[in-house]
Amino acid sequence: MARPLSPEKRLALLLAATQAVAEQGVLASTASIARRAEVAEGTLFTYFESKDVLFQELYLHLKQSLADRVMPSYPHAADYRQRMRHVFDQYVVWGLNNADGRVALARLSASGVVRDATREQATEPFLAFSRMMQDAINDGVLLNAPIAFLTSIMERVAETTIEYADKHPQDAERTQQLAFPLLWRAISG
Amino acid sequence: MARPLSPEKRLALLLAATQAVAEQGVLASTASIARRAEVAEGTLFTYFESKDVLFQELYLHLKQSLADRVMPSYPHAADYRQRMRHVFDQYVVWGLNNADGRVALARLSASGVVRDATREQATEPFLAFSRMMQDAINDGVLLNAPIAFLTSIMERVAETTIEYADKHPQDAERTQQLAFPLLWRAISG
Amino acid sequence: MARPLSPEKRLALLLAATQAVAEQGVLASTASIARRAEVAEGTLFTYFESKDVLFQELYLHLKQSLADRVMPSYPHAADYRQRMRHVFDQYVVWGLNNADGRVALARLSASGVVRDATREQATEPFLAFSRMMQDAINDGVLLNAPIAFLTSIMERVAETTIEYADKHPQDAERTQQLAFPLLWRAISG
Amino acid sequence: MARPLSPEKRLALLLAATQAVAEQGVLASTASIARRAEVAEGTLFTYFESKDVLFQELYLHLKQSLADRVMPSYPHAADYRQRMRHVFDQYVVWGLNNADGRVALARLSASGVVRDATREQATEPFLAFSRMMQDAINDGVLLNAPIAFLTSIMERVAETTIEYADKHPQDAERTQQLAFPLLWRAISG
DNA sequence: GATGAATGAGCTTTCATTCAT
DNA sequence: CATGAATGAAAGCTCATTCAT
Repeated sequence: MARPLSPEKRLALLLAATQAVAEQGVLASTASIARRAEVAEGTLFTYFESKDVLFQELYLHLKQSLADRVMPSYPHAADYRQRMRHVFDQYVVWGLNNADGRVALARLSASGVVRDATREQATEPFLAFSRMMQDAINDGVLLNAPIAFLTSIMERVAETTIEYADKHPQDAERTQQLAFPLLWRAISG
Repeated sequence: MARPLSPEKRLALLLAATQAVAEQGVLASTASIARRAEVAEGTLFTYFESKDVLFQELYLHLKQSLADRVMPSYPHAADYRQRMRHVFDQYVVWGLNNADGRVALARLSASGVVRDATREQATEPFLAFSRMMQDAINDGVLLNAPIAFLTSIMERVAETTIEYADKHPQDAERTQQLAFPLLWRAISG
Repeated sequence: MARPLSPEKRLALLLAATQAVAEQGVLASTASIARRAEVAEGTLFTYFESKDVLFQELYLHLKQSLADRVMPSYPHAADYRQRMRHVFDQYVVWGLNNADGRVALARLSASGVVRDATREQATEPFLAFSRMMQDAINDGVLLNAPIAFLTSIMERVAETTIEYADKHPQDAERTQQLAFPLLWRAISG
Repeated sequence: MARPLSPEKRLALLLAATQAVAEQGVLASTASIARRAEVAEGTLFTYFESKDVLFQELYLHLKQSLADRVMPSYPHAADYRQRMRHVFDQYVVWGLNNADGRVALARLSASGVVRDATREQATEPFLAFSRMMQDAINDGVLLNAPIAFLTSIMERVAETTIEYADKHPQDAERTQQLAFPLLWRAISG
């Protein structure tokens, strides 16, 4: 994949795609994405080989955006509960601050266009977190359950929290304070 | 009345739509659905006014199918934990026995085509369960949290369980036995 | 063509077709015509072999309806001018009293669906009038021009009068009084 | 600008539409029009937003084509009769030289697809002629009748002349010589 | 490299007509 | 005979992608 001339245009296309997918799902047309990015229809295809490729890269981009919120401040030295809490809280913060990104990610994920290889690749930035999960299971701090299952539970609880807080802003605070203890009771050993 | 609308054909169309949506999401063409149902393209539209209407009715049909598994055997007289366990377990059983239905429901739900009124309507068959949740909160058996939030958590844990069991059959048994206690720890007061 | 069981249904269909064609032209669907006639979709086809046949018969029916207004009271013994005036005036009266019929006839006529044989057949009820035109030309009372041309002029002036009176009701009276003298000056020898 | 919209292609589409509408009326398919214009089906829609828009523009195009025949040579300084004769004669010439255009215009006009605003807009190129009509009425040269009525009469007589000359070529000359005096007797004061 | 006109396959939907009831 | 469900061939229109400019 050649280095495209303008990273700005690439980003503008990914941002436009995020909004378009958040609003219209994967039926959003490449033309509408290009228009939103203020770029010609054909230009989209010099940055992304096809619509499918655009969507794989959009998925990676959104997951990376989440990782960028969660991982740089990851407290490698804190205890398991605090590390988990950090990840959970930052996930929720990211979701509340990136409504389009979160919805786009959910739609993309449920649409069936994201390939397994892409999903795999998207886990990389979260490696430190995965390792922590495995250690916590080994140390008996977390439930002796498949790591993928526990991770999935964490993600789903976070998503539910974000969605609920988004839909019922007056309960947002209370729900956020409830959410992590709820998760921790669920998955701690 | 010449030839009455055939409930079998209607069902065949809903089943075909379930499979098609499970495989291809909402981009599944009406032509492919009709073909799968072994019915002419036009016939689909004598049973469902439009693709949109088909999808609303498919959503209701799938939710009803879930309710039919969960509610008839609902133990109205059992204690809260047992009633909750019943619903959760039956949900999981339904999901494992209806892979297409579950995936179709998830894709439909995330695609944005399901209208709020349809979602609302789909909750009706679960009324006894909703009432139980409210009572359990009032009695302090469940966490003092918004009922919609707790319900959502339950659904997400059930879905995660199904998905995980589906993808890793060798861990299925163990995961299922883990899942309800995990949920109950999470949401009980 | 077998005598259909119910002349009422046949008439109801022709009336419904008149309204439908007046409103939507020849694109009016057979289903909409049947619905308007309060008859099943298939019934239309027991009275008229096809949509095309329905339109041919509708054309004849409307022309006959015009003839029924014009010819029974035709003053065979009056002078040329009076006979012509009678036909012209009754034409206009029919048009003003049968807005749907007039518009349907015009749309049908301009649509290209009416076959020449049908047009030919529709002139029959007006034979006495045609003969009078020919006699008047021979006697030098009318312009020495092809009879079809003069007839066409008469029809177009009548139609223009009707349309104008319909669209500008406040000028209707004045226009009607203007119209026949205008026509007579045009075509008298 | 990549490849500019091609006026030739636009014209080819309008010409193709003219022929198609002349032959088949407004039921002519966009596919058949595109094929006739030797252009892809989708291309039609880059030049005309929809079939409806194509028809509005086709109406304007045909009226403009008529105006282009009639108006550039309009004898502004001649007397009323001569100016009227000019318009009438040129109208007939245009009709005889543009069989498809004339028929298409008539079918379009009678089909009900042409909107009032479009009709209104189409009168613009004939403004000088309209003003002359009004002046002639004021000066008592034309009948004291609504201008729209007189204009309509003129058009109808012209159309009848064209149609008759077209259908009976051997009478064409004679009919054309008859036609204007006939019109002038009809509408002069 | 950027542009957007051109392409044609594919989409949802309509509709004249048939025929089982 | 009346009914209206069933049919499948169009119809109008959209859209990912290509490529001349």
